[in-house]
Amino acid sequence: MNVPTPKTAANAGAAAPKIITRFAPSPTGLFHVGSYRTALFSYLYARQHGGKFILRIEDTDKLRSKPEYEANIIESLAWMGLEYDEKYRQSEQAPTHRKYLEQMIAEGKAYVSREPAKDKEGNPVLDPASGLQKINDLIRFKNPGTRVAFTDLIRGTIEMETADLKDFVIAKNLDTPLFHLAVVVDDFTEGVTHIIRGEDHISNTPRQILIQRAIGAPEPIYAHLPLVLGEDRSKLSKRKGALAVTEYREQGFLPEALINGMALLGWNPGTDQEILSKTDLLKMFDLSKIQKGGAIFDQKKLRWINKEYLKHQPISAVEDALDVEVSKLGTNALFASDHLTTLIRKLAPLVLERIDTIGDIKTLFSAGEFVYLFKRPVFTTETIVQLLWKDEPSKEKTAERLTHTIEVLKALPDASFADPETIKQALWKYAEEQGKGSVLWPMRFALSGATKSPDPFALAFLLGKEETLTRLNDAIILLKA
RNA sequence: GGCCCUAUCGUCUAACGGUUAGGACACGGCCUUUUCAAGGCUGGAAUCAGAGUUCGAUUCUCUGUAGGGUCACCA
Repeated sequence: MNVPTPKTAANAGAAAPKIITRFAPSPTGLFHVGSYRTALFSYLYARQHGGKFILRIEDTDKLRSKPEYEANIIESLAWMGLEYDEKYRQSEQAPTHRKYLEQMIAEGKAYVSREPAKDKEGNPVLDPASGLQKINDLIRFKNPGTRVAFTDLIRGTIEMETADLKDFVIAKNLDTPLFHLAVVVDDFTEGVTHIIRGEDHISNTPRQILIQRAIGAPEPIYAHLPLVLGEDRSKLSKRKGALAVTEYREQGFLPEALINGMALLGWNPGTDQEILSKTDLLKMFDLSKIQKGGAIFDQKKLRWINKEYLKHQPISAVEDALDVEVSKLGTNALFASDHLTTLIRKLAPLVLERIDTIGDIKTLFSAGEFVYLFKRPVFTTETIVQLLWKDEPSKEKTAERLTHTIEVLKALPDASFADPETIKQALWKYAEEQGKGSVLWPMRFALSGATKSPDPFALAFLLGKEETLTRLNDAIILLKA
């Protein structure tokens, strides 16, 4: 068995934990945000009560379970900081499952049933060897057909008639248990006290309770979470745009933001506070205040949350991403490497202003934003026209103003270029006299070659004195040509 | 279709049976501004419908409607 040392000290030295929750995903696909929220709530509940949080990989479906998906679950959980105290793999519990199966058969609570094999669509399966219809021995649960009621922490009492469930199949054979049997036996043997899972399991609960009673297991406390929905209000799935947790990581989302965003789906602290750290959640989370209806996951709000966290991140995160993008620009980059480092450091705060996630930096660069800082803009006959301010279409006048701009900047000591505000002050009076747009627009366009960019003073500050003067000069030459 | 769950702005949600039904995201407008962002101010926007209980229903009850879940030799 695979039982790592408990990673928290929550119950060190204390009596046996009273509350045990579990997260039980099947490794049949990438771990997406819907499952992730279930894990988060189970985790929070266990930690809040000094209990234990168990990860159980439900890999009894040998055909669909893949090791890479299991790895993805573990990787995602680790990235999100949801540390578990114990880990089980359901397939490794087969002897225990067999034991209870045998016991139930011996007690007449289950029986072996010889039936024609069926595939997923319910069509008969042929035996490849004989060509005849294949026959399987299945193990069916002897359904007492009683009415089952259970209490749900979120929904109150739920009652269901179990007779129409018939004698459902609980195992393909003694060594191949199916979902319901495996879940009940594992929750029992692992001592799970609180089952926190998705609403889609509500209708599974009565048959699992039936099995509990048959093997003499106590009934755990249930909490069925509302579903996380796709845009079409149906259960979130991969094909409906559900992203894997690892994909959010690749897009540059922060784990804190994802935790925060997920927690707010179906739950709120009862105050207007929306930015909530894991510590806040541990303090404020309350299972009984969870919403009953499903919730659509709003990507835009997640981006906003991420931005809030990004503001408080060390700026080096932005600088590192800029490094990567700039190095992709290749050999055309204008500056020597030490100047490049300075430029990136100056640029980072400006970039931070216009991104929600670190991944947006890549998007910005792909769209050509900021690229002009590292490569001189190339003017064409069309773009040259844009050097001219809309209220001042005269090339001569514009060239004249640029010339004056150069003179002012040239007169400025190098140190003044360390601050955009100083550059602004130097030019402001002249700009106001001439009409701001007719001075500032050509200057900005000459420096960036773009219709959209930070203001000209910021550009001059970023580029430095020498490069700024070069570009302004180039523009004048162009205008005169 | 049977069974089950759910129902407040476009979205996430708040509101001991008494509120001008509040907030956030998104959206619009204005301000600031040479452009684009950012920022500030501001606007529009909801109790699914119908009965009942009550002096009074978003809130309690019932019915209807709508949406969702589930009905495997998947989990």
